[in-house]
Amino acid sequence: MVKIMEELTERQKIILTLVTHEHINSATPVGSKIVVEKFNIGLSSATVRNEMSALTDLGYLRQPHTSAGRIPTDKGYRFFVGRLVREGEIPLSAQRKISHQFYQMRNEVEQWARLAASILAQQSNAASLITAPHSEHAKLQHVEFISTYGHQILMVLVLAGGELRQRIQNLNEIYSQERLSSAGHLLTQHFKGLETARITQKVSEFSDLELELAFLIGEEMERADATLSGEIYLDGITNVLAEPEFTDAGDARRALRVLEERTLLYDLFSKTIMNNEEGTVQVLIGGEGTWDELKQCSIVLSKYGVPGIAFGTVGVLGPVRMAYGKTISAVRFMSGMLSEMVSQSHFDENIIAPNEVE
Amino acid sequence: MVKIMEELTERQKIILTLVTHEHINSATPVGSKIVVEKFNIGLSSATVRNEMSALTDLGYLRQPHTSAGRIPTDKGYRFFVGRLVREGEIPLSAQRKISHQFYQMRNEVEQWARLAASILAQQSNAASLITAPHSEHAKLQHVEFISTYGHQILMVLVLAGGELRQRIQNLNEIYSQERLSSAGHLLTQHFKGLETARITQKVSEFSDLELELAFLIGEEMERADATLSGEIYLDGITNVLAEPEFTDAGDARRALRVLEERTLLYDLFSKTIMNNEEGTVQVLIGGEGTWDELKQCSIVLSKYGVPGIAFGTVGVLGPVRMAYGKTISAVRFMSGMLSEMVSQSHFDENIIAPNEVE
DNA sequence: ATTAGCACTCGAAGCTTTCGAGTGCTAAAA
DNA sequence: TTTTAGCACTCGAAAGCTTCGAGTGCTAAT
Repeated sequence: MVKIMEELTERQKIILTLVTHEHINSATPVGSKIVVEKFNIGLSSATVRNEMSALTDLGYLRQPHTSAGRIPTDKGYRFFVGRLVREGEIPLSAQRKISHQFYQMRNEVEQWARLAASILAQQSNAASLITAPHSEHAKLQHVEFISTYGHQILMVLVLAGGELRQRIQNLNEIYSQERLSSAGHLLTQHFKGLETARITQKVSEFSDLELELAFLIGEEMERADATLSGEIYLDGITNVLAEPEFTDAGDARRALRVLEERTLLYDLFSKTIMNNEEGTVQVLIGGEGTWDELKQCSIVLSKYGVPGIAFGTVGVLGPVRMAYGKTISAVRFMSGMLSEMVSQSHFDENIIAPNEVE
Repeated sequence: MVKIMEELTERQKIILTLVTHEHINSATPVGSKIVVEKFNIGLSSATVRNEMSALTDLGYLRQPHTSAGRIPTDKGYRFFVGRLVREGEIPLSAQRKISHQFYQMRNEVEQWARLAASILAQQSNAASLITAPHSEHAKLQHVEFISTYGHQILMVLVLAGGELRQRIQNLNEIYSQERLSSAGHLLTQHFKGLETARITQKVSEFSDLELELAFLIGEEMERADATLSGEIYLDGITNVLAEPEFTDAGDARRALRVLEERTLLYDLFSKTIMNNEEGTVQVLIGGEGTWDELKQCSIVLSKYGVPGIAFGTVGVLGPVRMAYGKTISAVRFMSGMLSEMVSQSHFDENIIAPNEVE
């Protein structure tokens, strides 16, 4: 009953790859003649035509209209991406340059995501999306309470991973800074290294001001856990607009709306990349049937970070007709780069730049 | 020698206003007939025609081509905006709703800018740009040092205004958390309420670890002062793409590039709004001769904040043909809203929500 | 199985025509 | 002197037409 697995011949695979490759470069439908001419394949255009016809029947290619060349379908693109092996790596010299830039900023965690977004947008010639590193299960590292005015205090939580959370709160009594500091000290001692659940359990061990503050900590930790990732840094939006498929303002708008609609992006992140291992690069072509808004776009995504410490997301959004090889390389590299930064920022005690030891 | 001041007659002013108004709505050139028909002005089309011709000579209107209606020049728009008196205010009910949303988030300073951007984009149907409140001359409120791993510490500065700055640093010795905390305590006592200059002066009063840390504080304060404003929150970019003047992908791209180019925006902010009083709304039409990149766009800008505490910027970017009345109202409202939030966040000791007193 | 050859298709690009909104001018009316 | 009716004129937008050629599918020969 099962039909013989619809398998492509080697020749068909080659032709499909060539057509896809050519279309990605030219942005126009690819005809049989062009395939024969550009790549000195030992076949006539007629033969190629037949194969292309077969590929069309199999759903890998399609014709925009009768008398035009072929362009890959989403299925065709997926095949192409599947066969893609290491291509278009960023040259080593550029890698070193980028690496250097990051090390320049190793003290400014907040800036990493922005820098990464900027570089990635440039490397991929598309829009980049990056989330700053964020703990899966936040662990408290330090807590501090600062009196601002009257009843009002500022609570600063430092989470493992260097993430900072702040909150302004009014208490029902006025406390001195000394009192607040000692409470912060005590609570830090008790809660250090603990996750949300353990902290909320222990809240009741305290009384007075400490009780109130402990409760606040618990609340804020819960929020930290609930936040998928604080902020999505975008860059290179205009790169996407330059692509010929978005000359129509309507299409362009639909594509960019995706980038503005945070909920969609979060959904995307959680449904695709968050279950994966860090370092794996995932390619989502044309919304993959799930996301209608992304019909015209492809997304290359990867998760970065260090298990148990913090994770973030690196991604690129571009037209379906995207330079997958280059983009995948760029995303993979950036993912690695950021993972390294996160890792070094928390484990490596030995990176003391000479000029800081004065 | 001085020519009689080129003054518009009252009738010309009316016609110019009507033409501008109509063009803003229709997005097409406006003919004499339309003016007569739509607004029951007691004149014939021929008379209007003559006046429009005069307005064209005076540089307030122009014709895209010979046999077309008129559209306002930048000069015409400026006149229009100048005469605009309170129009298209946000309805009170909506104002209250928005106000409520902000008070819901009064504890999450970081979120204000994002919320404001989102609301403003929606209200103005254009792109909104907002910077978070930022001190002009940062005053230190509190400093804390947290040991992370080995030589590495995390410094957290709390500035007057609630702004947080963090920095990771390696010291050349390992210090206990106790030692770091006491140093933080001491330095907070000495530096509290001081501005950058005073702090850097006093650095040399310390020795040992304290000297090193004081130096770090000074450095970071300098950075805080140098930062014009941390982050520009954008929203509603796609609104701009929907405007007919940006159907051409090239134009759209040029306009959006402006939004991506932070340096340009900072330049804009510092050159226009930063010298103004808070609350004043400024309108920049077609780049006003200074910014070529903005030829196609207008920007409505305002500064918000509390003198001596912190300032930020509220703005809207749209096509030159923009609903100025509505936009100006929206920007003014949002500016006031944010000023209020900043103010309350720092002075008002009496806003204790009942459910927080438990 | 491959290929040369050929009739056929159909969109893109260029050209022409039509249509009408809007103008400027002139001469009459107010 | 100001306003208005009237009219010839202009010129872009839209619609229709033609041309061009890339690319196809099919068939018959290799």
